[in-house]
Amino acid sequence: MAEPASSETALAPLTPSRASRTEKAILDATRELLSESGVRHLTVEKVAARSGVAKTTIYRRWRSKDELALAVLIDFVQTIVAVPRGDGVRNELTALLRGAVNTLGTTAMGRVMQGLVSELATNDDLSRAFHEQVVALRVSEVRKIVVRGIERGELRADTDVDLLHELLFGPVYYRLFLSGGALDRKLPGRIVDAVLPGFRP
Amino acid sequence: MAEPASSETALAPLTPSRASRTEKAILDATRELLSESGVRHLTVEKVAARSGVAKTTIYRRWRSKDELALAVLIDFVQTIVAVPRGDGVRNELTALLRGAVNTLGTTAMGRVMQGLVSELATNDDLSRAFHEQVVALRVSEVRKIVVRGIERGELRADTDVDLLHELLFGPVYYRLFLSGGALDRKLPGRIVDAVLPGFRP
DNA sequence: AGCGAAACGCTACGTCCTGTAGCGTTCAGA
DNA sequence: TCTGAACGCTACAGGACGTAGCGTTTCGCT
Repeated sequence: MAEPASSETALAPLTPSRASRTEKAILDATRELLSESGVRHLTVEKVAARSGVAKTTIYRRWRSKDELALAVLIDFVQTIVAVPRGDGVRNELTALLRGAVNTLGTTAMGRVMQGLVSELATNDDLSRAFHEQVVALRVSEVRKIVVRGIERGELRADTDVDLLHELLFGPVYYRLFLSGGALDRKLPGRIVDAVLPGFRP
Repeated sequence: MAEPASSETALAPLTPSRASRTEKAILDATRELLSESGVRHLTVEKVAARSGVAKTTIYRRWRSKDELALAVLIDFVQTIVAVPRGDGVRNELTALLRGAVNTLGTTAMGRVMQGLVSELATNDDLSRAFHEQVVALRVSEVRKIVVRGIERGELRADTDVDLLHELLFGPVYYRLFLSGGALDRKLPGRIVDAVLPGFRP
């Protein structure tokens, strides 16, 4: 290898800088606390204690507790790169939904989301970020699948993408937040099988 | 008028006692504040100020802020007495869903719910109360409709009531909490029309 | 009408958390 | 080795929680 001309080698620096190590420690601790007890009981002092970082260091990076929570969400959703393949609308939608269900069910993402939902109502920045980086992304994925489905004659030409998207993802969050059911492996297929007939020609 | 033999005349006392007036004032103020800025920014001192009641009076009735929020939810859901009639599964389910959509969309209930969702994850009492007094109630309503639908041959005999219930109500909450769409009048019918074909014989 | 009990108002308090200021210390790069 | 950026630490004012004590109002009963 040649000598590194710059230490800023794109996405993955070989030796994480102190700054990035600090940031990771803070975000990790925040994510843990957020999934354990929600925003209500999240305190910057607990984050500082668990991450082994001074409270002032946290406030040097984020101006308030809200911004810190927003950072955690953004840091999280960047890992949801759901890219489904294509052999029929049924399997494509199921794969897309399975990605979300897996992330929400097997990682801390589910509890973090639940911990932040209440904040979405009053925090415009958080709300906008969630809509742009999660909702819009999912809608566009559904749209791609729907377009291919219409071309293949599997779906009606007037299929409402937004509604279909809500019918697919809504039950997942409803179960996660409210009804108390488990996000089992069969759920995505069952939702798709129940919803799809309403959109066939 | 005759002399009132007892002031405790069942459900609606003619002259509300001081205790019930106080309780009403506190719950009203809490509900308002909860719908304005969510649990995060709810403070007992604000509730006291708005309701014109001393802070200590609030703590004499509820042991903590959480219990107060729980009381608001319970007080609210008791007004959701959704009793649909019968002339076809489509109309019955639409009526049931319309009741929920109307309450969530036109009253403060929607914002109160969103303000409490995060708390459901960590507060067992609140979670149990919501499940028993809202979810279970809705499931049983759906079940009644499904049973009649199966008898009339409109639905398959193996219809999954729990899943159907989640498919109907999930999109409503998803729209309310996450996707940011409006709870318009057409929504219930559109959800039912999209979901129902998957359960027909 | 009058009396005892319950409910309420008010003040004061200890505790915890927020967000900021000042200053000394450590680390990374040249 | 030296300089600046990032960090740790202490202290602080402000706000909110939840409690204690005590005086006042209202309710219920006789």
